[in-house]
Amino acid sequence: MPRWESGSRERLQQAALELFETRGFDGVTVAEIAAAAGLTERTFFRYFADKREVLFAGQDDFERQFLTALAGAPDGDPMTIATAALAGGAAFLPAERRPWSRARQRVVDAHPALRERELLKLSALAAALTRALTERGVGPVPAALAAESAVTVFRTAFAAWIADGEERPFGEVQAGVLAELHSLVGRR
Amino acid sequence: MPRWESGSRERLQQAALELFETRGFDGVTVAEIAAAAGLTERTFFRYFADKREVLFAGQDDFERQFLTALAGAPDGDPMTIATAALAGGAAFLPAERRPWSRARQRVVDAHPALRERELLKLSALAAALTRALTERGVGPVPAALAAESAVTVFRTAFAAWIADGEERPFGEVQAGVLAELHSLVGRR
DNA sequence: CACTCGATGACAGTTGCTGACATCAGCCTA
DNA sequence: TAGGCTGATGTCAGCAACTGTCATCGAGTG
Repeated sequence: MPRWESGSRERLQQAALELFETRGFDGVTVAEIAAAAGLTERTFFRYFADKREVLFAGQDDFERQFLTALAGAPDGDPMTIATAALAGGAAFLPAERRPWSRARQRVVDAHPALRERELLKLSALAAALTRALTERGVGPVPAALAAESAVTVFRTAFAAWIADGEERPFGEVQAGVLAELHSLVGRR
Repeated sequence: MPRWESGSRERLQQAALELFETRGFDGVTVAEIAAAAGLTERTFFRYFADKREVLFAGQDDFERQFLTALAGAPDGDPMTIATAALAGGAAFLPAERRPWSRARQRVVDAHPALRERELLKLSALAAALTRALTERGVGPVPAALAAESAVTVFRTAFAAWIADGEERPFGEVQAGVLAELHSLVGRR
């Protein structure tokens, strides 16, 4: 019999999301989240660097999906390689996850501090993609542009996928957004 | 004779930047910044919503420059309109400002909390451009893509303009980055 | 059985940030 | 010119986020 229930991290995450949904990010203290998970405030901070981070864990896996997809892409022009990474991200967003994503995003959108953190995570993803591209011999500016554009497509597609009434799977939405980007920027 | 020296806001900003440069963002307390400006901590928070914000004031003027440039652009495809906004931003970055921009960016890049705030500001800019485009009749997805792409060009150009050894004026750097984006994404 | 290890608790301390109220120079007005 | 108003600032108390440090204790290990 373990001295403590296992899965502390997951319990903290779930408790935090539920509390934030009902009372808002500012209306909940870390001590309350910890108590709801049967732990203390100090333990919360052993799992998460700060209060916001509890909503953004698992980002590493996410980033890795993009990177492995990119690594598996054949050589070609930078934008095509970056586009290949997008397919990896789609695996993270099956249809079952859409309701959860909607709920979570409502919480994030409701507080600038959480939007900040989300932007930082996406920026880190773009930086990782940029690095991977430069390591394949792409120049720094084209690498940055291709990576940022790919992340923009992902972000825009995610927003559309989350929107009320949208029913298509994520990959399909994302493909549509990507096509729009090409037709928009392709024009001279 | 005024009871207090005028320009409290500017004094706070300058004191903060100098202290952050030498001792790092975490190594300086708000009380110290205020004291260096001859004020109290409480007054600091009357000028700036939080400790980070002292480095990001004047963002409104910045955004307005982009928006007025966009408003003055003739109708056309969304990316061309968004591109016109970029010219407005360039006015904010004359050659004299480059050393200051370099110093400031070193401070911002050195701390994730400051990078977060910078990303939030750029995101707000993209949102404003998106709104302006939709108000001109552009659909939501194309508007978002064009606005985000324009901001990406600006951000990438800024990084290049700041880089060691770069001597060209901002507008020239930005034009080059924009051309690269077109050639990258334009390919099918 | 003693020993170590890892997850947790307990506790004190710093700092960011806020609300409430006081102060005081300069201006306006009667 | 007295008196009141205003706006910028100071003072103080307090909460909550976050950190360092040490204690606790169940579980595996030899």
